[in-house]
Order: sequence, then structure tokens, then C-alpha cells
Amino acid sequence: MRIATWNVNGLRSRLEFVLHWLAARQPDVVGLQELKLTDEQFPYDELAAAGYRAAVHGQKAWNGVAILSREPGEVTRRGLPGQEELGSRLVTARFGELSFTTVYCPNGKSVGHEDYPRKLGWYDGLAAHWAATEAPARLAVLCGDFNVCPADLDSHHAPGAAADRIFHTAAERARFGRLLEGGLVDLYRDRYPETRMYSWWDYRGGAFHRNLGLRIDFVLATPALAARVRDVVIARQYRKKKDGFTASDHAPVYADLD
DNA sequence: ATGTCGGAATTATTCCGA
Repeated sequence: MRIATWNVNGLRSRLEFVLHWLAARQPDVVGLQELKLTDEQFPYDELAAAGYRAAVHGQKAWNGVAILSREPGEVTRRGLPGQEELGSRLVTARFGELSFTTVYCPNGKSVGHEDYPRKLGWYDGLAAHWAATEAPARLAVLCGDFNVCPADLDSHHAPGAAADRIFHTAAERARFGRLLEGGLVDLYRDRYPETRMYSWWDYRGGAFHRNLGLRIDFVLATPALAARVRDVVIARQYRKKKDGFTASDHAPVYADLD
């Protein structure tokens, strides 16, 4: 079984690219973020033709998340309780024994901006919601764009120099760390403890070419699921322009399970 | 620091968010 996450930065602009990736990599369950469309605008027909069902939590222009799957699932949650005014950023579906959640965590803009404490509050809501709804002994996935670099290894910015920078602050790292302390495993970092690999590169300044990136997209999972992991891949080649189609600024991340 | 995107509002240009 292959599970994946990808911030597509606008599904209407990215649909051809996403369909190509689905055909090439054949994931079974996929969390998508930054759809930038309403539920009514979601391309159900095109994805169904490619063999995928979809559980969608969209909104006009911004945010929006979805779960694609080859097999039918049951949607158990749309939206993070108490945090709905920050946008459509969470959806959960159940596939048999597996609970699969994908999130688009708030960006926060910059330390000192009013969005920054709201980001921390959103994370507090996520940790509380997760603890209240997911049992550590079960099979559960929490994947998506977390907009946090958990460690210096996850950022091109020099260690220390970035301590006051958005995505790198002690407060953000503590919020993300709370999810791990709650039992979740960062599947990529668990398998590759020393590897410097990014999942996002700015469109500006030739950042991808210069490998000035951040690792902010994660597949987190309960220990029961982590025990089944065969490999984890950050597919950076999908950050490159393909046949004239512009790529997202994020690469897809996927894990193969026994 | 900021060279690029996607989308909305308004009609080819400007803004916002990332």
C-alpha cells in the first residue's frame, strides 16, 4: 500500500500534473493541500476517470484539502473543531482499519504578524483534537503541509541564524514536537535520520536549482503503522516543470507499507 | 532579499498570500 501527501498549490492549475503523477506512482491514498477551489469546483470526474474517489473540504480561492483513494472510505471529519475561521485545513476519512487525516497548517506569515499566534493556536487545537479522536494503538496517519521545520537539518538556513525566523521558532517546534510526543512518528525522518532532503522550494530566486529548500511536508503515523513502513520517498523530480506544465512549489512525499 | 506563482477583482492590471 502506498500513502502520500502533496501540497499542489492550486488543483485547477495543477490537474494535468497531478494526473500524470497518479498514473506514474500509483498511490492508494493521497492527502492533497492548497486546492484553492470550492467543493463544487473539484474535478471529481477527471479523477474518477483516473481511478480515484475524493473526500473534499474546499473553499473559495484559498486553502482546501482532499483525500484521494482507490477504494471507498468514510469521511469522519471536515475541518478542525474550534479553528474553522482559519479556513478549510483538515479532512479525515476511514479506510477499514486505517484513519487517514490530511492537514494544511497555517503559514503564520512572520513572527510578529497577527497570524503567528493564530498559527500556534491552530496547532494547539490540532493536538487536542488528535488526542481526543485517535488511539495510539490504532492505524492512523496525519500527513500534510505543516509549515514548520522541526530541526536545523530540515532547513537550508544556517543553524542558529534561523531561530527567530517563521517556521523555525522554538514555539513552532514545540507545537510540532507535541504531536511526536503524543506517539506519532515522522516516517521520513525515522527512516533517514541524517539525510538533508527538502520538500518545498520557493518559486523565486532560483531556489530549487540552488537547493534552498525546507522540509515542511510530512507523513506522520502511529507506531502500529510505522512498523509496516518499507520505504519513504520525497519525490523532488515532481518539483520540476514537466512538458510545459508548471510544478507546485512542494514535492510529493509518499510511504510504502507492507 | 525577494527575480515566481495562483487566484480574485476587474477587464490587462493590481492586489494578496505563499
